[in-house]
Amino acid sequence: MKLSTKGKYAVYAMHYLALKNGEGPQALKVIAEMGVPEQYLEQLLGNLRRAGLVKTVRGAQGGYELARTPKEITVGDIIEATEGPISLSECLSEQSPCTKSGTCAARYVWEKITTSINDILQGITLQDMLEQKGEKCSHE
Amino acid sequence: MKLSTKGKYAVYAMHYLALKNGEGPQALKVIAEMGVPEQYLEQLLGNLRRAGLVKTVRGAQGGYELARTPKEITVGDIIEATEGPISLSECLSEQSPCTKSGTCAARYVWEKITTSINDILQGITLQDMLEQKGEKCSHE
DNA sequence: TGGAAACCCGATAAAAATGATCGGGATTCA
DNA sequence: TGAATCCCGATCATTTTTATCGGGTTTCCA
Repeated sequence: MKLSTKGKYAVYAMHYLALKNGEGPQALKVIAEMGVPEQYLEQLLGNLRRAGLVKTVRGAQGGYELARTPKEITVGDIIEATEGPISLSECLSEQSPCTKSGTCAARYVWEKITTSINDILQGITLQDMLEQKGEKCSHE
Repeated sequence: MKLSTKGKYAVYAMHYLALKNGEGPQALKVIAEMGVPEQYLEQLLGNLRRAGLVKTVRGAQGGYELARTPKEITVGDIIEATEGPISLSECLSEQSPCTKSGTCAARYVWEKITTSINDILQGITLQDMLEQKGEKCSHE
């Protein structure tokens, strides 16, 4: 079970935009300097735009900027926009129901897990990430 | 972001074994009746065995049974055994650290998410699933 | 004691998802 | 007008997931 780099890239990009919030549009080229293939990131930013999380300014001196304040954008929003809704299996959505013994109990647990994960992701905003900034980098 | 069917199959199979706990080994053929390709499930059960979650009886009349009580086996155990540890990106484990601005704040959030998800998965046991059994099936 | 029932296992194939690239188009600023 | 920049569908490459194959070993039991 893993979050693909797609989500990671998108969160990084959004965090960057949050840092630069209010400073006008940021060009793709600049955002991609964190180490993402430009054209790949472009796709992801397209998803984020269509989800209403960023807005764009086209033409020279154009770029991307947050469509809402950092407080109003959650990690869950970002991941859902780029990776699609979190879902753990098909049985959740549509499937001839409960024909097999025990299946339904498993399904219940599935739903609980899905909900819990969503709650976590929805509970972290870009603002939270900005406030994290001051802390020591535990890597060094 | 999704939990692959691998994990789903494994949880279903373990739930089945929990239902049959104490009734002797259950044959692969029977477990697979819930709708999983037998040989695929066999691989998964192999992982579960190597992780110490099930034990097997070989030979005729053999099969699989839980290696511990349902209370001592969590959904997290099962998923980790079949899908490997939950990890959201590489930066978590090893990577030249924090060279890009903002990266580290994102990393912190990443770790928090990973930890939270693990907590949820570790918080649900097979016993919990068994006790769920009585509830109405919301599918119908 | 032999055969059937059952698990074990490495290899490989097929399918799907992910990651990345391409090439051209549209918009806007200076 | 031309450079900067976003837009977008298509396609390719890689990796992961899912599934199958073919043979092996162990054990029961008649």
